[in-house]
Amino acid sequence: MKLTTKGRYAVTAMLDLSLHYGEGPITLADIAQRQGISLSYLEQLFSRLRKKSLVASVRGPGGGYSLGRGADEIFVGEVISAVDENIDTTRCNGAHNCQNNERCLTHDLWSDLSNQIYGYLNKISLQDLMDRQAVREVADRQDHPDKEQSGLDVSLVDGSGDLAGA
Amino acid sequence: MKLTTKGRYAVTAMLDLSLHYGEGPITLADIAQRQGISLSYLEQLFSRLRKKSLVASVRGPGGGYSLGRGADEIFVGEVISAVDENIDTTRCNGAHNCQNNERCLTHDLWSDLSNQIYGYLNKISLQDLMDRQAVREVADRQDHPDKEQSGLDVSLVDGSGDLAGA
DNA sequence: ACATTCCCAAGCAAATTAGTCAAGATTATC
DNA sequence: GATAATCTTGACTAATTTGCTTGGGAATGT
Repeated sequence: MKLTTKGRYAVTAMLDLSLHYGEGPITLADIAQRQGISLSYLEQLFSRLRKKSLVASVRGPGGGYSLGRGADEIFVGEVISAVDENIDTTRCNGAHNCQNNERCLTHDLWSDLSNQIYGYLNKISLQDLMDRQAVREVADRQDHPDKEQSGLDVSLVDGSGDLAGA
Repeated sequence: MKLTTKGRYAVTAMLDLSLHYGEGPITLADIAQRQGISLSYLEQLFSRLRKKSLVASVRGPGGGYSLGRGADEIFVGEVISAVDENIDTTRCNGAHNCQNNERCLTHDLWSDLSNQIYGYLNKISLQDLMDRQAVREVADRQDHPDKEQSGLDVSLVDGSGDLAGA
């Protein structure tokens, strides 16, 4: 499993898409400008997102991308999985022959750990992210670049999303 | 945050060290052979582990490495942090100027997410890993390469370590 | 027709990973 | 004290990944 800027870009773009839901298809050019991501890089990421049906596309003028499902049905883990193609880069690669044709010491540990973390990430939907105050503030600034913003700095993580559980 | 083979190697090596606790200092050459990791690569990893006091070293013949603390006081998250130096590779880098000198849309999301996952990994100690059945089986095979092993394939993750909590 | 948009593939610089190689420093043992 | 085992350090390298550019298409609303 990987958790790098690549996945971050993808989630950021998907969140941008969610925030502008209802405005018709959103062009990648818009997202690129708002989020400061290279247009061509976005195209590559969205190519993968589309293959996983996380986004739907409309070609031609007035076209663009929209969410493939409701924002409450798309989860952060899915988005990351979609763009990070090799989920598991063990030498084992699913088989149990990592070391001398036998299972290595931490084989199952890592695959299970990966699954656990994805399980966590798959509980956070784009809707959850949108509901957070700080996200809305930033989104508002991005939509209205002229206005001055308040200096509020609210954490995005509250108790309900705690990884450790209740 | 990153979760790659680099951290996996480090945890595997630390686990090997734990499993052979009580046999005096363990040489990197032993670990390299048992776990199938390049000796020189291990040296680099252990250089970092030593700087974080996760291992202690003894030079000279009969020397080697031992755990810096008890196996129940060393946590997987620490080991990964020690070898993956740049914990947070946001463009922001802790500051809130990721985009146009302002905070980007998912700034806090990712740093918080990172913290949550580390929080989880920091609950799993090397002792916890050693207590698992499958680990002991593999360790036994590694120590006695001649014997035939049972074909048991027990998952390493049980309910008590569930990421989602109770 | 034409501009706008998605789509796709090749290539590329920088960074990272995984590893090698070579030289030292320390110390137990003979 | 010589020697061998072992840690310690630094430079170097190949393969891979990341983030990005370039250059072309294909579809489609106006």
